Amino acid sequence: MATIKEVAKATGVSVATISRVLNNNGYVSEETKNKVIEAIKELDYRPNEVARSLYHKQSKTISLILPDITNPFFPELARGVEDIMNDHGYTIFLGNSDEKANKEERYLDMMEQKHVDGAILATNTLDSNHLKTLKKPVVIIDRSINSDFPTVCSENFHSSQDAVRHLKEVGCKVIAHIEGPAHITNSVLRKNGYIEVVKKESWFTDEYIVNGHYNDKDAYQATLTLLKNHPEIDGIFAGNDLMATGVLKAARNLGISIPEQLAVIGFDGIRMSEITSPELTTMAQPIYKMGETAAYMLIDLIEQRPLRERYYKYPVQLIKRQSTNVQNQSIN
Amino acid sequence: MATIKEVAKATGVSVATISRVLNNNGYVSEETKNKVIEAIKELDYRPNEVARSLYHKQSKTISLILPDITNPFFPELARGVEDIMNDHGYTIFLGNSDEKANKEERYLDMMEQKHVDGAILATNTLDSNHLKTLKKPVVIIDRSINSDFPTVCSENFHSSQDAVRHLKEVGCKVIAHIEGPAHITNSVLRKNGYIEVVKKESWFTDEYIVNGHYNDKDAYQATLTLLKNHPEIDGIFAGNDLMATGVLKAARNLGISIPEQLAVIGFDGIRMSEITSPELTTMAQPIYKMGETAAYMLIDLIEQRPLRERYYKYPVQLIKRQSTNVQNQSIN
DNA sequence: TTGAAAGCGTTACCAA
DNA sequence: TTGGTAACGCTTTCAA
Repeated sequence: MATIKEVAKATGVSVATISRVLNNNGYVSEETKNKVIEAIKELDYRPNEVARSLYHKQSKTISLILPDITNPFFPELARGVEDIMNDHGYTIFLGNSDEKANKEERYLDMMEQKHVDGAILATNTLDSNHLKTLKKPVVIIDRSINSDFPTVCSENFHSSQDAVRHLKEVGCKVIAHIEGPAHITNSVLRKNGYIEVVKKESWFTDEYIVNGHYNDKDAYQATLTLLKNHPEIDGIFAGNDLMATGVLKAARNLGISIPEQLAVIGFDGIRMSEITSPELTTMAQPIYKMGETAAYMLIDLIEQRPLRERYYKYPVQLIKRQSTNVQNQSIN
Repeated sequence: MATIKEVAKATGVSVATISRVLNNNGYVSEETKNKVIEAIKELDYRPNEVARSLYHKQSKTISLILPDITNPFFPELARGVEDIMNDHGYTIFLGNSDEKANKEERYLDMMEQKHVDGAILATNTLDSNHLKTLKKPVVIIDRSINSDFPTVCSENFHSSQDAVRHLKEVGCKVIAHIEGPAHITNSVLRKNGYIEVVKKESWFTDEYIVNGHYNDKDAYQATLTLLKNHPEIDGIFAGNDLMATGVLKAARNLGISIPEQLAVIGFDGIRMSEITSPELTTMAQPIYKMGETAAYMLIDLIEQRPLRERYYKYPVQLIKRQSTNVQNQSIN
């Protein structure tokens, strides 16, 4: 790859001049400008971004740290981030943290060393003090650690109440909850939303809450046990769609028909919720849009523009599908 | 962030010495070494990777260019790549090409400018000449453009024959195929595998091949029309699992029971195939492993070690599940 | 065993 | 309107 020096030599001008036409600043005559452009084409010269980064101490690069790209929630989010970042000339480093603090720290270290301009984190195992030592802007997505950081999330607590109420509306009498990990804030909020609605019911006991760790396999096992012990359950609110698919599978294996004997609602609105059978009713977050918003915020932060909002909490939409489409549903 | 100069000043030695202890080469006395290490800790110094890259002309960074991370095949692949790369100290740039040549080219340009050490591409819209002008190593994954490039893929042609034969074994008499895009090599190979097995059948006409463009929605529509026009079809081989879910949905909406009236087999072995209802029989590629292998190859290439193999073609495994589990199945 | 200095490819300041 | 040059933070060669 040609360097600026070679272009200078080819044109017979100094590197300073080349730099000027490259960056379109400073005076340079039409004539030499044309010569330079010519030479650049001729040599297929493109500036070395590494050298530029060294000088400017910024790299047009951001980090996106997710728990696990393999979890179907995250690709949609990542795509939202990537599309916007790409439009604005940024490239993105991808890292999977597996919710492990040491992996997150490694990525954060890396990002400092590689002079990444900022980061979008979907994580909350890191303590916010460590994060504050970073001098680069950070946007938290999907989870909220701390109101000190710009954040994009959605309404978990109230939406979960809506989910449970929907189950009631379609006639469910005894509603269970498959909860996610206790260390993830949105998981706790969803559980609390559930509890808020059912806590005064005479039937309620916390045996109706079991842990599915936000994945389908654990949710499947947990549901199997739950339904065997509690045949009276006729509605389940799963903390995310992935776990809801586990619920669907468990019910099927137990010969329980959905939605007739058991109505099921998930949370997230991942695409997969459309392809299950029966199709899954879910509380849909605007996943792609959340990615986009986080990207826009981070760009504003990096480019030192004031933020319109520091905290986005998106509404969540109930999407009614077959898994709660009970025949004798109360009018609604 | 502290620089090497500040460490030098704090220790009272020259930057050259600091560099020596950092890289563990050249002579340096135990005593000064300890002092330096002390100071590094004190100042929380970590070398600036950008400066290092500028000198070494390599960056411990690779690009991973995929059609679309949102397609459930790719996250598993990406995860395989990322895990290995991460273990070896590389960070990865992620890019979605949407199968568009101009997007791919942009990423490739970017990678040259940012001095990326190499790339893993899941793409074939790029002509190989452009790729050859890159002086950085490239590994092709999932698709094979050209035998000039190191490649990781799986056995598409013969496995597709196996898929169709499986359908025959479970008693299907008239088998259709939902094909993928004509410009994707593995899609064509899968179709050809199907044709190879059925071309001599008296019933065969190419009306039994319809295009689902490797996505569920198009496959859904295509299957709807197909089954309406051809009620005699009792087996479908879908070119990938995503399209197979579309087939499942179409059959369900037409009141066709699976597998009794229609047996369905997919291709890929993505996780989603386990959660459909009925569960999907599929030809499973070792997706994660393919990602790992591509990563290992690229690292060898970058670090100038000879490649054990330049071309990996992994076997594909038939996973029998409910969607082809016909009762009166011939013994097998 | 250590230090000085050139060089990696840019940019931007100051002079001309 | 242009050029020379220091600087960005590091590595490595050469000399001491």
